[in-house]
Amino acid sequence: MARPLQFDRQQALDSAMQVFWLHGYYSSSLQQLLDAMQINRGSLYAAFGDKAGLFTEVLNNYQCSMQVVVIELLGNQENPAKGIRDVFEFTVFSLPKDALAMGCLLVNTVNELSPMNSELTAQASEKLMLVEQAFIDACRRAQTLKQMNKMVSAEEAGRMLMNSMIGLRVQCRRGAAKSHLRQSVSPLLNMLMPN
Amino acid sequence: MARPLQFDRQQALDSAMQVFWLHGYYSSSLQQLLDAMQINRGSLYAAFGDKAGLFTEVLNNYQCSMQVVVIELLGNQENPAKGIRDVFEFTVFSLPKDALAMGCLLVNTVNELSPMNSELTAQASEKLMLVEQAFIDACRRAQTLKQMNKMVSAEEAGRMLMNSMIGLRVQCRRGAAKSHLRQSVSPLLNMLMPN
DNA sequence: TCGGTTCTGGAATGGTCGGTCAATAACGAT
DNA sequence: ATCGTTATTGACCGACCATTCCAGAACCGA
Repeated sequence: MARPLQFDRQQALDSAMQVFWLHGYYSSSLQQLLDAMQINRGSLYAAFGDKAGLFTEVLNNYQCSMQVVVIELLGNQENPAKGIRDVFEFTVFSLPKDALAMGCLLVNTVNELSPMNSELTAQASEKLMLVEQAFIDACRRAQTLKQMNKMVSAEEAGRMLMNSMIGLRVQCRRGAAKSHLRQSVSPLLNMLMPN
Repeated sequence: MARPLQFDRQQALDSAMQVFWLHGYYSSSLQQLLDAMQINRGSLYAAFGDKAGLFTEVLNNYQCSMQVVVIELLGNQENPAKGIRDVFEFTVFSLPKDALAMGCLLVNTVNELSPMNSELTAQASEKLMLVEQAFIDACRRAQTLKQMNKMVSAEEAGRMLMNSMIGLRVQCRRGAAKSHLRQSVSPLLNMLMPN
């Protein structure tokens, strides 16, 4: 029995995510966020506490809307090798140029905030480690199904892939050519999973 | 015939580099920089123009003091395979923890500034590409000397290694365990250069 | 229709930002 | 010793920062 929220919370979070994703945490000003979210100062503080609180919710929102897809692809049970390849297609090669150039919000976050904001860094880092674990699990299943050779352990293979993914996302943000990105990772996939 | 500079320019640049390296470009305030450099506001502007000008000089200074070592290691003529391995040892595994956690100034810079400051990004990106080229050249020499197999082209191998290096530096900054870092890259080196 | 509660809009806060400026101090050349 | 040049110093600038606060509007249940 009170006045209901006048804006769509999900939509506002999506808008805020775009701003943070593009500019980073500290370089996103409240004014930019408010403009993008199309809400007023007071509403933001009432709904999200403060800038850090908003960012926390944005990180969770990112996890739901972006990262979950990656983890699901990696969860491919019948064909884990395809799942692994799909992840690289999905997060890098199939993206339009402007989306590519934003990189990965989590990677951007840990890189920007690590020495300054351990709280937010920890949140982003945690989510990244879920992906790493999903990579490792996928590699294990791929080896069981003989889709991946056993030159290296599943753990090593998974970490290598995760590390390459992080590198790719940074290079995306730098604006590297797609052909170069492909060269950076395709051979690795082919060595691990000949086909 | 005038009053000479009262501070050591090189020393001031080194101090500024530490600040930028740790906090990034935008999050390094003039005040922090001045405190670290132990000079006064006016002196900074007289000597370096403005914040961006200082940063440009810091990037060049980084290139001279850090990056040159990497490129030299990669230039190892008699034993390019060793050169490649040495680079990873030098930039990652042999570093003390606190130095590790700063990552790479160039990687940090392109990741922070790409969408906002094309001028400074271009400078950092250019320097990164020198390293990439050095990796590719080293791979080519390694293949010629049969130190590296030819499952993949020298260009692909070089880009893969560069990409892994970037990933490593981000993971360093995130505070990943050294054992995990090793797992992320050693197998790749061993696959390319069995021994 | 009214009361209670919550949301909204915008002004105002104190602090910090990058950058400027004029006065002063320190030097080298003559 | 003096003069011209340049470095240093610290106060100062307007703009913007994240945050707070409050008056008024909007809604709900009764």
